[in-house]
Amino acid sequence: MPKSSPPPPPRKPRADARRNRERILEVAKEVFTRSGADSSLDEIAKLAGIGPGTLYRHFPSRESLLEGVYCGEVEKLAAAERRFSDTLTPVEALRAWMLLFVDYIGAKQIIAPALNTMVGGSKVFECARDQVQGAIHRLVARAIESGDIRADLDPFDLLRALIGVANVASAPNWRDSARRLVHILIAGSRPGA
Amino acid sequence: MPKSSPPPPPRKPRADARRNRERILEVAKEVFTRSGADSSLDEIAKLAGIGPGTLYRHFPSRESLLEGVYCGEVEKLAAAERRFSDTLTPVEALRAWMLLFVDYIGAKQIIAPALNTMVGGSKVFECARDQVQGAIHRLVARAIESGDIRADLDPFDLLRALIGVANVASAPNWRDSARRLVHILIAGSRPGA
Amino acid sequence: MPKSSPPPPPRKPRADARRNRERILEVAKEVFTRSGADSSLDEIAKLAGIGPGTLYRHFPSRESLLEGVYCGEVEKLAAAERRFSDTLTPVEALRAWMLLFVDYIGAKQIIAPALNTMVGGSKVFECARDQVQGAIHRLVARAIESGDIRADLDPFDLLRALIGVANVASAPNWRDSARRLVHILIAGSRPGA
Amino acid sequence: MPKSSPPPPPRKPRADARRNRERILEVAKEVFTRSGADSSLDEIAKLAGIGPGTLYRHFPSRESLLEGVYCGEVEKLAAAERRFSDTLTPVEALRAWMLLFVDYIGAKQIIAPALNTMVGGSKVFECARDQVQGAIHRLVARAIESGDIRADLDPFDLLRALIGVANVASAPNWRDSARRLVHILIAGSRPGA
DNA sequence: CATGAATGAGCCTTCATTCAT
DNA sequence: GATGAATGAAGGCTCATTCAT
Repeated sequence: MPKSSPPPPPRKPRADARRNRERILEVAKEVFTRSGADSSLDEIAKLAGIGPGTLYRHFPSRESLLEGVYCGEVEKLAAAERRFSDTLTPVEALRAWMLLFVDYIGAKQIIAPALNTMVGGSKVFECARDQVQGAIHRLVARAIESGDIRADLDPFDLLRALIGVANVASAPNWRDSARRLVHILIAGSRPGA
Repeated sequence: MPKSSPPPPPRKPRADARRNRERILEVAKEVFTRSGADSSLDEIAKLAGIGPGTLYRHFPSRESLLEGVYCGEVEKLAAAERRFSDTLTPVEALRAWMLLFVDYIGAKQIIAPALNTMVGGSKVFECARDQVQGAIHRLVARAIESGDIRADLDPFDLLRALIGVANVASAPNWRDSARRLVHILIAGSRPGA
Repeated sequence: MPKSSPPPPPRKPRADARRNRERILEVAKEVFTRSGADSSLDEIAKLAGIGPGTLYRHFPSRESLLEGVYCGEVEKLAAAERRFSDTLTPVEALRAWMLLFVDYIGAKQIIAPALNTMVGGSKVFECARDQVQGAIHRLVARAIESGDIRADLDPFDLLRALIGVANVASAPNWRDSARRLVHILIAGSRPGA
Repeated sequence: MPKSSPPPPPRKPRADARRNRERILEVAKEVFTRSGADSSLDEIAKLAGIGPGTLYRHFPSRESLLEGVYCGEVEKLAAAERRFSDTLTPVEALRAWMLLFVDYIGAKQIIAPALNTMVGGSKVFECARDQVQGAIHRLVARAIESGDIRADLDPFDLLRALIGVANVASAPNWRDSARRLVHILIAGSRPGA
């Protein structure tokens, strides 16, 4: 088949760049999960099949890479918030989301620095922080409106407690402990309590 | 009993060794608090005015130094447990101890690895872990006996939540949040909740 | 086939890398000879005008550097074997090669670990070992065929003796001693002896 | 109980010192054999149950310790020389001593630096060097007188070859190789050869 | 004399970062 | 844009040596 029109300038490098970015994030999540937030960036680059310079171009700092990795991860938590809010009573939506948070964070072994900044004012992890903070904020607000939760409850208090569990997710029976904690927290947040 | 004999000449090298050890712990706590558990051991040695070999002689590994630093710190928590148990009702003793924990940990900025092992089975920080675990265990047991706390409450659940707060003690208003969390946790742990 | 296209521009960094490698080997041979196989790698890097990381990139272990240094050296011995085999009677070829070995090793001050592995089964210095072992093996085989050397002579026996001399090449009159030894070894290896 | 007579100055330290010296030599030989001539002196001191300062007093340098260790070892070689000279023909005494040397050195794994200085002019290992050099010197002299060995044979040549074998005593079949080498060397040293 | 705590130079190695190609 | 060689500061750690007791 003859091509009559001049070929468009190849967009390939752009595609390569995007593909590289994805691959970096993929590998970085794996390595961070396995070896902690202090993992060697060179190792990540090597596993991603790129040179250190390329990694550097995409993520000029370790923190920007951490942010890149975990920002996408928490999107699912944000989505779940909307879903639960649509289908459950306010307090049960809150409970379901907290249980999901525990499961999700624990399973993904999201690392401590990323977690801690979720309740901090740090500029890094801005995206992850905003999503998580927004979700619990809305869930709590709704539960307060419905009268199931004390009006003076600060959503961050719950978040901090959740993060505490996540930080020790490696302990043997952390998951059951975490689930019990969610119920305790909600029970302790009811108006009468 | 009066001592007639002249006091033995003070053994200086032994004194030096002890002084060095104290100085190391002092400096190490400060540096760990400022720069985290990955701080340079050489820097600690330099600040303590000793060579790296001397640091190494006293604490052959980073973990042994961490343990040395924080083991003594938690002794005061253990002591407080006994005091509170003697003077307060069970549930108030528990509450008081949890509040103290929050204050103490937050003020001292005890670092995450030391905290996390408090609920883990790790061999390091054995001393700190045992003291803290023992304290909350006894406090909860008493409160359960008195009927103020649900019989199926696992003390570790509370500990995990407390640690979560401690891990983010750098956030601006963490202290108030932490105190509120203590009340929530206790309220959620009452039999009726 | 003529190439009409212009030659590709020379890739400079590759040239730098090669130059560095050569310079490292050069310096390393000198330092190893002067200060033994335990010389400081940092010193070698410094003398080569590179950082320690660069040395590490080229030779990730001390042994790989030793191998790099001495592998090239013994190539000349292998070449001499071929030359002597073509121009001399078998036994004189063997004698000539042994004398050259003595001269060469002694002059180059090839260090003990490199020498010793020539008769060992070690994986390091594989290249040097194979070349030297192959050479003496072939020379002895030819001399046996010609009837000038006892059929049951193990070439390694000669090699070990040669190495013994090389190991003490720093002694004042080692060279004459070594040459006499070669004649003794050959005389002792004749069929009648 | 009052002491009327002045207590005699305790001679104990002198005995302790001698005992320490023996213990050091014992341990040092073991460690040098196991871990080479670069073994940690501190380790030797620790295994000997003494402080590093005490080791330092007895042997102010690594070389003096090596000398102390191996000087005693070669005494048995010197004794064997006298025995063989009394009971064997000159050439067989020489052969027997060379075979013993090979066995002894190999079994004891006397380390390279100690060996090499046996034929060097070094001041260290003076004692070991003198004993070994004296022994082979006398054995060769007798064999020359008896007409079994060429008059122009330099005993050091034989020694160098023997040392070569010893230096590779770790190779799998070094012992047989070494024994064959002894026979070759003697055969090559006969007048007719 | 023995002790062993202290010293501190120096070793090997890692790694974020730069930059020539 | 991608590459990966080079860099060099810094880290942990070892160890011969000194010296107060």
